[in-house]
Amino acid sequence: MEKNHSSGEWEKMKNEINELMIEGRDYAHQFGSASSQETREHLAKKILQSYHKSLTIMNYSGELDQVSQGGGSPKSDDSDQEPLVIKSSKKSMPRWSSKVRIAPGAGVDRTLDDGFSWRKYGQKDILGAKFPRGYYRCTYRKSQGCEATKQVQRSDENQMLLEISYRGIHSCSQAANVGTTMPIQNLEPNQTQEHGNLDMVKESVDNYNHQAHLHHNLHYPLSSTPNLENNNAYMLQMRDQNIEYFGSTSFSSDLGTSINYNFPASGSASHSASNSPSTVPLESPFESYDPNHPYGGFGGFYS
DNA sequence: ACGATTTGACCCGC
DNA sequence: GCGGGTCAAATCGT
Repeated sequence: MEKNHSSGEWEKMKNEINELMIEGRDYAHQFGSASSQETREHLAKKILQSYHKSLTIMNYSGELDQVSQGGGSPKSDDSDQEPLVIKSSKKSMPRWSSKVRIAPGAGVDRTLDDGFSWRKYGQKDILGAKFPRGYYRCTYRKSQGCEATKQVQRSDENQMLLEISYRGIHSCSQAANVGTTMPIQNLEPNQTQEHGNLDMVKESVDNYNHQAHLHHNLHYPLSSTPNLENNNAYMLQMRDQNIEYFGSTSFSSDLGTSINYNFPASGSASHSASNSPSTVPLESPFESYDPNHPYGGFGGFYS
């Protein structure tokens, strides 16, 4: 039995992530007792930064699996190699989840979307769960081969709580837009829509190291990094007015490791990045709470 | 007419 | 065999 890629490398990542998360937690603590607006802002940045970095690493590791192992399916085929299909096995995809709460007062008809357009492709009753789980994938899966997917499930007890788990990395052009539209409009020339994630991941990691020291007073530290962070759903959610970021995000890799974090976050970001750049407030997968429409979102398929 | 959603069937890993 | 995830035909909405 061997793991996907050098476990030493993974160990390193794991440690790094761990540190980052602890760091984030500390900031979150401070955030709670921070009095001045400035301090809070600063701390918020820090917190996001920690998460961002962690995710970047997670994503990076996910890609690593795919590339170096040409599929990353740990077992079942040891001598069987699919021709150059980087058909990322789901297992090796980066994955994280977060809880989102629908603000009671806010109109439920507002859109909560994480900036991407999703298409629902399935719904399933989950054992022990009161509500069904919705399965979504990126609208551009077919056209652009974007593999990102997510699952949305309403919490048993608290109907105002949604648990969303994301998988895979957005490689669609939308990824470039989301990441930049929302935080701040300072695109860099390198943000072409053509970049594949494999490159982006690495670049991102590198960039991050530079930019971590460079962000000035951008609204969000993440703004400067390309594509990748679009997967940072947690922050995308924070920006929404109707949904409060609930303060719990967990990342997990395939290697049986998972890290959970809870913190008292009060997302207060404002801007407006929705899937449709201009008009139609496309319903979000999360909030259709009609008896008829458990979730909005997308549904779709693939040959 | 076309794209999105619904929903039962199918597939696959445990 | 069971449960979770995906497919794809039918249906719905625009």
